Amino acid sequence: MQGYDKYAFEPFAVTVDLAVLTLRADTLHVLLVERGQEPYAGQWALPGGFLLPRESAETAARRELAEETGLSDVSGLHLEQLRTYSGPDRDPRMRVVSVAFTALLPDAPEPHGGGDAAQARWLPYDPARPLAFDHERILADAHERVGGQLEYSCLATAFCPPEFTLGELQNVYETVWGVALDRPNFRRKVLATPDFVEPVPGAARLTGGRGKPAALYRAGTATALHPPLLRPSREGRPA
Amino acid sequence: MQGYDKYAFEPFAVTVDLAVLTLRADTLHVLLVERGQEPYAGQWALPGGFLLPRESAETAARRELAEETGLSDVSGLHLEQLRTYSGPDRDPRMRVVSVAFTALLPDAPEPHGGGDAAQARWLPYDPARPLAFDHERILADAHERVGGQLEYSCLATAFCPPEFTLGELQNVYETVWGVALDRPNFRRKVLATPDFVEPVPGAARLTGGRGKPAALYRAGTATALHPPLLRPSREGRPA
DNA sequence: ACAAAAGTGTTGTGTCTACACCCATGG
DNA sequence: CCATGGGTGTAGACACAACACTTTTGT
Repeated sequence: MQGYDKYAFEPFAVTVDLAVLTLRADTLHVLLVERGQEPYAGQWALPGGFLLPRESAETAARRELAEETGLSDVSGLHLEQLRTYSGPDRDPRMRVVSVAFTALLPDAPEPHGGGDAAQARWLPYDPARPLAFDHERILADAHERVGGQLEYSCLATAFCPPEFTLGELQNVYETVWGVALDRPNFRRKVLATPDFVEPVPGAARLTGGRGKPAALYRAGTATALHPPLLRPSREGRPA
Repeated sequence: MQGYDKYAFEPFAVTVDLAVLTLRADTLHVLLVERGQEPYAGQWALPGGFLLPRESAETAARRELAEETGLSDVSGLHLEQLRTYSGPDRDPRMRVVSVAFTALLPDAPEPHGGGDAAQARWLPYDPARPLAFDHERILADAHERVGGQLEYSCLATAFCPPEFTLGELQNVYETVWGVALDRPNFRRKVLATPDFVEPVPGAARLTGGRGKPAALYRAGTATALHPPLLRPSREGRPA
């Protein structure tokens, strides 16, 4: 590390890109913006933007998240650094190094679509949807990471509203992993983990209109899941 | 993302920092360099350096690793992106965003100490050792990450030479986690995981001078560990 | 003979899976 | 009364921790 001359090299730009995931109608959705200008004008892309001169990547990501979703209180939301993408040809205009983040949201207010994007929308997660730049790759990495995190962290509650039923929590796992889980076993597993969830006394809610009203729970104080809740059939278990 | 004017903002510098870990004499060691100039002159720091104009962070990390360790064949080594550190005051000279990597080495040749560093050395891992910049934090994050990876990946073999005994492999876990493991159970666990290790037919080696010669194994083709090998006593299991 | 390290066996405890079954509500 | 979703119980399979025991080497 020498580099006293700030302008010795071609300058690097540093941006953040956000993979914002939510659940709408039991389907995984992603926040995407339609690009207003070249390159990739008219294409869908992950929201993001440049770091301001005295911002950390985390701060920039939270600011962008607030701007793009129009949420007032973005302070409590789960935001996590995914990884950094630094291929020299990511952006045809100049050298851009991008720090990617994943954000998990419970409810899904329609985004404002402000800023330099033509529009911002929630679209169903589809690994085959073409995106601008290397955003397909980033989104796939985010999905894989979130799926893995569900196994050994209490992250699933970040997809749920403040009070939720165990069925809704199970839906998070089933939707993200794309598998069906056994309800009795899931229930026991969650309740057996200390401080994963805590019951809301007396409260209940009708979920699908029909059926028995379900008890409500709040996210507990636990952050890690020991032992983990492994997703089945990753070819690990032979008959 | 607008930013057509490359020089609109104060320029960012992008660097890589490496947390290079190895095992020497059953102790975790880190590759550190002594800084030759201000700031932090004379202090220990993680090796690293600037991205060249057309280098990805991964390429730069591998290049720096080769330069600092003096290893000829650095292509097969385990190198993994840790996370990116972007606090606005990380470096007093200018705005530096650093992509940190962890590298795991089996044997430990003495480093060359070339480049702009006063010297490069293997030093025992010590979370309390003061380091330049925010490198203490980076190193702690790397240790935590590697410890976690051992649980559900086959990463441990990256610390071992091409042929190793199960005792040596167990030493990796015990050294990184700082706990003792039951040898019979560890052995069964490893051998029960398909393709974690494969035996070298007929080969054996004396480990500590005394004792029965141990059979030799090679790293297998597996990359994930299902089910995981959880480290004990993380306050998860009561009595 | 003894110490040290590798390797095998066994047994109890716990956890997970897979189901069968009951409860409450809307149509 | 039936469909739908919430919630409880239970038996077999499996995995794991703990520890006793045997084997092979060096001193």
